[in-house]
Amino acid sequence: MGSEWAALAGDDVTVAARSLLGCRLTTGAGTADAVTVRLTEVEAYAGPVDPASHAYRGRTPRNEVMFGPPGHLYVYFSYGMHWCLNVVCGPDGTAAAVLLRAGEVVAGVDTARTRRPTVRRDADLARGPARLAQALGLDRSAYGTYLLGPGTVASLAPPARPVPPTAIARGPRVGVSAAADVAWRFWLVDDPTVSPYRPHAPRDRQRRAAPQGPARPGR
DNA sequence: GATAGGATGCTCT
DNA sequence: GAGCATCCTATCC
Repeated sequence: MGSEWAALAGDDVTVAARSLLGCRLTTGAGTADAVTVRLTEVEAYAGPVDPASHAYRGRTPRNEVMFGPPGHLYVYFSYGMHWCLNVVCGPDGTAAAVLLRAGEVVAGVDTARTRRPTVRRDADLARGPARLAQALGLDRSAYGTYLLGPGTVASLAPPARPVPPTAIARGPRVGVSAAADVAWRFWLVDDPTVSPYRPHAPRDRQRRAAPQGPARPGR
């Protein structure tokens, strides 16, 4: 790992999150379907000390890569239909990760558009964690990919120019039910590709468990 | 423009 | 079996 990635291996996952803003993530390098995204929005998750982290309850088959060395890709399946991307951070043995929430497609726009045919504006191609994964064409097969070196599946490159601290805003994380008051979401101010903030809204499960009335047909 | 609600299946308890 | 680190569409201003 080069010295430019030292922040990813440090103890402070919020420093790692900030250092990822402006980085360029490329998938399919060298192929006709290469797509490059400039990261504009991320969230930090601190592992065992963070109730909102997937690693809070310890090591499982799903989050195993989070406990390894930094710079690897943690991919998980969410809400029955979406893939989300994280960069593993912190020293080996520390289960910290940064969720990649949004980015700007800077190369391979045509490929990204074929993967996301319903979007209207280019700024929406990778606006939101599941959209970002879809625009990049990543799913479970990319789990554990090492990002900090050359690679065809996915690779990360530092910002073309350093991102000044004044260009970074922070606020509460999106959609998490635990530790929602922790301001560990970071984004580039005034960037049109940053996803809209939505506080966590618990779903009403009672409609699915209603004891009375005729049985619902399958959905 | 804002907002409400449905879709969908993996993961862990 | 409950709970999601979400997105899309319809509907109403």
